[in-house]
Amino acid sequence: MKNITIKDVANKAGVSVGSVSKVLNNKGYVSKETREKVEMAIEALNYQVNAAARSLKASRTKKVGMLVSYISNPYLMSIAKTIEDSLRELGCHLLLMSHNEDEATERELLQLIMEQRVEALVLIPTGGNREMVQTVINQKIPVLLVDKKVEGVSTDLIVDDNYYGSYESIKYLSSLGHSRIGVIYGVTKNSVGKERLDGALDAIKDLGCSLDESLIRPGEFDSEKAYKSATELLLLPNPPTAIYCCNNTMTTGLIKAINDRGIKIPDDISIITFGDASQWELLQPPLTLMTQPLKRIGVEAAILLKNRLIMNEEYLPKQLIIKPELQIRSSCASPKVEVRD
Amino acid sequence: MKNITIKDVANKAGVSVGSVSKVLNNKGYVSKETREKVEMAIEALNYQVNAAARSLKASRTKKVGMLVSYISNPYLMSIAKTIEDSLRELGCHLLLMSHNEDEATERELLQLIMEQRVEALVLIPTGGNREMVQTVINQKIPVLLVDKKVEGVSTDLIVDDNYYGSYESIKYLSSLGHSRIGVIYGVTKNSVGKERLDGALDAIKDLGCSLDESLIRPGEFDSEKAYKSATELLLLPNPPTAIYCCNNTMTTGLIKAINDRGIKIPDDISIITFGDASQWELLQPPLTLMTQPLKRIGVEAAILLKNRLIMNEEYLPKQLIIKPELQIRSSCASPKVEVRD
DNA sequence: CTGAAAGCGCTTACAG
DNA sequence: CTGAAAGCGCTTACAG
Repeated sequence: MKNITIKDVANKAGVSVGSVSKVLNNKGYVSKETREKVEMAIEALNYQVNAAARSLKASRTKKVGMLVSYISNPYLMSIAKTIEDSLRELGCHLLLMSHNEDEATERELLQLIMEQRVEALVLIPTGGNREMVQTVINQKIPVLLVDKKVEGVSTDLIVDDNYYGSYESIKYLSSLGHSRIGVIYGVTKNSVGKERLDGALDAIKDLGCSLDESLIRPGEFDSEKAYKSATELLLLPNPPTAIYCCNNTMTTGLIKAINDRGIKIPDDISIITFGDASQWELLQPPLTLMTQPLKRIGVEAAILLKNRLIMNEEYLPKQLIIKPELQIRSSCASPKVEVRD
Repeated sequence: MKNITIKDVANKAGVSVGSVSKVLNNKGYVSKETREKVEMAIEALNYQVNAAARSLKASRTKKVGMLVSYISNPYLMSIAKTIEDSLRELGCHLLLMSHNEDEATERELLQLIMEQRVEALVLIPTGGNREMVQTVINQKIPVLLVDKKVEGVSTDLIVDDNYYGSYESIKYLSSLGHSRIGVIYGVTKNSVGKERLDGALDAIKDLGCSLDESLIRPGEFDSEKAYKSATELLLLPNPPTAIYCCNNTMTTGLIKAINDRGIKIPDDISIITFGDASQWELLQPPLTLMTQPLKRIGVEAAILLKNRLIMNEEYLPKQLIIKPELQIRSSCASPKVEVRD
């Protein structure tokens, strides 16, 4: 049982393959009569064009690659969704894959993406594989970096202003009167993790908060590691009156740690987190946080892509650094007791 | 600036394209010397094979399609991730798209998927488009339905036992002494929504709970609709002592409604939900629920796909109906007051 | 308006 | 072990 080809359709309809191609693509002159014969033949044979053959000839694949860290990350998928919808309007579709923050996997998939001749690539990079990313760009494939930079690569970019978001988070806590502020930070060899930590540290210094190093603990962007660090913070002889947590995954661990010890937010401790997640609104009290404007990032990404795809414009990288906004809910209050440094 | 082709590599290396193809595919005899020359030329020219041309000739695309309802649904993406990882081992990759529960979009994308000549399709269907789904199967593309059936189509299938899960949820509430049980149900023209409602209704009848129809309210698998229905339930002159909510999205609305009215779980009302979500564990109290065994569904799906892909076995549809399990946490208690029916 | 023909970039027998 | 040639299923000028 071989595949039905355009030739079979042509035979059945009693016309040339050229004519079939024309009705398939709605292009060039075809008589109404021919068109009808062809359409009937297509129907009768249940013919489907072969996308590979088509794009080989037309050298347009109508595919856009998107390579993310984790396919199960709702933050990224919300961006992916906006992009997918926008691409659909352009008649393109998404080739979506994930590298799970593994550089070898990322390299392999970048290779695959080039082989697939995607017309553009949206990349949430591991941060490594600089040369490979540059190779993609050299192939004249527009690359849009989202969420994270790749050091030394100049291309379209949309990222949060991580430093700013962290700085403002600490500033807010400080404005409520906190000076012993705990920080649970992420992976610092990652630009996102580093910028968020730096922002927090600088704010702590600038605003005259406690410089006690035992207040600054690693969570590695991992829920369980954060649980451990959070527990350590809570057990400190002189514990912090507020904790700033650098991302959602870690905040899950933090909340568990607080719940497990029966500590009350915000009476016993104030909490602020970097990143939106629907569940933070459901907690009692709902969490105060530094938002990532997902909708905006998705929309901006879609616009950028569309421009690259349609306009085929000369390559002047656009860099968008989006400031997160403080969303005040009820997980922060002024500290009850004055605490010595 | 045209693309580099196998011909360019052959010229540069001073060999035939046939030989280049052999080293590319590690297949057939090539002398070490030739191989080296070719590899150097590939390197020098930065050559990437053209996947379209390759699959046109080899008539193997190494692509598996996955069409889901929502790309941003963590439940589905967790399944997608397991499948993607497993596919990678087979040298295949995922073409992931979403139809947003819109039948026209689903039809369009099924068309696209056939054109792409995927080697298999994982489909979370809208439930409609029966003929189109059948067409895909007729093209000898193995189709695996996940989460939901398509009436009248016989193919591989992995679904939750929705009826059972609902029935057991009510049974659990009844065993705690509840007899006025509220139900917030989903879209009933959808098999999942219908089965869950039926299971709950039958259990209510079988176990002698209140048949008061005002206790059974629609949420349409939507958070805000569920919020409205939940509020109505809570405001009833004789409100339910427990509520069973048929999916996570609606549970979000339910929890908000309960929080907004300052009602305490489980003291004032018991809550049970169908479906896992990491956030339910973080609530105070953590929610009791009927689990969907995501890992298991993902793994089973991956196994099924692998068999279809590798074995190319004769088409005997496998149907897996997976029983969810009750996960007891702290959101259910016995009713405080005896309530008249 | 229609058909014959070239060619997209590969792979695969087949001769040598 | 190597190369020349056919052909995968399309699209696109080009003649007619």
